[in-house]
Amino acid sequence: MATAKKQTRSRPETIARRREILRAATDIFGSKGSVNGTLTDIADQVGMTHAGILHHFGSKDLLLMEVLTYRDESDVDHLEEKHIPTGIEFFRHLVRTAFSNAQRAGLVQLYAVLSAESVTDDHAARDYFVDRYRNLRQEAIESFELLCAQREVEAPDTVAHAAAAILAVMDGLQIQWLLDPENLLLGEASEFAIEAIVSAVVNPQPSPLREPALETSAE
Amino acid sequence: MATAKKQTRSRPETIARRREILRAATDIFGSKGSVNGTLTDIADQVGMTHAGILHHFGSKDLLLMEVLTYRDESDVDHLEEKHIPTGIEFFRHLVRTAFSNAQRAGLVQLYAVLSAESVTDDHAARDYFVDRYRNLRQEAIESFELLCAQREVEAPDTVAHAAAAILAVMDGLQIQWLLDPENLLLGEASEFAIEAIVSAVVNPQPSPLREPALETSAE
DNA sequence: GAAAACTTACTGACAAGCCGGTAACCTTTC
DNA sequence: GAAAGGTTACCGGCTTGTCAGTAAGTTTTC
Repeated sequence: MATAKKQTRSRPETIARRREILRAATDIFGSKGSVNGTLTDIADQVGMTHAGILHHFGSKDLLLMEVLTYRDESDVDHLEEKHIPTGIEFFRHLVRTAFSNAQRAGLVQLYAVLSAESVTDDHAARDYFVDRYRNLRQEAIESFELLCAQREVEAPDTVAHAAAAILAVMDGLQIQWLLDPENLLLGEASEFAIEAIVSAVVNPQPSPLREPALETSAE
Repeated sequence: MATAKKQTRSRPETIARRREILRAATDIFGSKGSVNGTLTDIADQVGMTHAGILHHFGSKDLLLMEVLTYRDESDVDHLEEKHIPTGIEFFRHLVRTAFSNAQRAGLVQLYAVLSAESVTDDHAARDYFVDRYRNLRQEAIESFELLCAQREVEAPDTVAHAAAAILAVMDGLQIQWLLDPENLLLGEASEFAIEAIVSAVVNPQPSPLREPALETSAE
C-alpha cells in the first residue's frame, strides 16, 4: 500500500501565500473562535475566496491544526531562544513569555479560546491540547526536580500539582487579561504567581489555611 | 403610554418546566459550547421542539444568560453556605469549591468553555464574565487585606496580582482536568496552589527566580 | 357553576441565511 | 502543455427565529 505521493512542487511564492493564510487564520480564530470563525472570513482577509483556502489546506480542521503547529514554531523564534531551558531557567522563560504575551493579544486569544473550546466533545484540536499540557507539565516537573536536586533537598510530592498550577495560572490570567486589560498586568501578575508556586516547592511554608483562625476580637 | 400588561399568571408546572430546560441547556452548552450547542439539542433532551424553548426564553442569547445566573444561584445552595465568607475563610471556601467541582464536571465545563468563549468579539456573555471576575477579584483583595490586618502586617501591593492569580489558577486547572482527568487531581492541585499564593502574600519569601543561578557543577 | 373569553404552552412548517465542501472551469507559470 | 493556483457556481445541511394553529388551562361573567 504505497501511498505514493505525487508531490509535484509548488511555486516559489506559494509558501509565502500559505503563511499569509495562516496568519489570517490565527487572527480570525483568535478573535472569533474556531467554530464561529469561517473560511470566508479568512479568505476575505487575504483577498481570495474560501474555495481558494480549501485548495491550500484541504479542510477547515486541517487548517486549524496547521495554525496551531505554525504558532508553536514561530513562538520559539519570537523569544529568540534556541530551545526551552530546564531548571530555574525554565521558570524564568515562562515569566519572559508572559511579559512578551502582553504584546501579542491575538496569539494569546487564539490559544485561550481554542484550549477551552477543545474540551468540548469531539473537538478537532482536543488531542493536540491534551498532548501539549502533558508535555508542558512534564517539562515543569523535570525542572522542579532539577531545582530541588541543585539545592540538595528532596523533591516533594507536590511537584506534580505545582507543575499543573503554573501552567494553569498563566492560562487563567490570560483570560482575565483579555476580558479586562486595564485591570490586570499580565506580565507582573504571572511573575508573582510563578514565584509563589516555585517558592512553595523549594521552600515550603506551613499552610496559612490550616492555622487556627485568628479572632478579629483578639486585637 | 401605559403598556397595560394583562399579565395572566403562568401555569403552576411551567416553573418546573423552565428549570428542566435550564438544566438541559447547562448540559448542552457545557458539553458542546454555546456556539456549537443548538436549541434543538436542548429541546430533544427535554422532549419538545426548539420552538417551545424559544417560547419560554425568547432567544438563544437570553437562554444563555439565564443559564449563567441560574447556576450562580444553585451554586451557593450546593455548598450549603449562606453567603461567601471573607478573610481566611474565603480561601478555605475556594478550596472546598475546588474539591466539590471535581464531582461536577458538567458545570465546570460550562464555565470553562463559556468564560473562554466570551473573550471573542461581541459574545453574549462577555459583560457577564467581565463583571464576574471584577467582583471575585475584589472579594479576594478584601480577604487578603483583612488577613493582613489580622496579622498586623501591611498588605503588600501584590494583593491585586494574588487575587487575579488565585482565580486564574482555579480556572486553568479546571481546563487541564477536563482534558485529562486521570492526570490531575483538581481539588488537591487547587489547594496546593491557593496555599502557595496566600502564603506568598502573608509571608513573602525572597524570589527564587532572582537568586544567582546555582551551578550544577557546584555539586 | 357552567359557558364564554381569553392565555399559555406548545407543535409543525417554513423562511432566510450561512457554512463547509465539491466540481468544473479559467489562467498563470514552469 | 501540464500542473498549480485560483474563481465561480452550486449543493446539502444545519441554525435561529417567525408564524399560524391547536389543545389545554385559567379567568371572567352571568
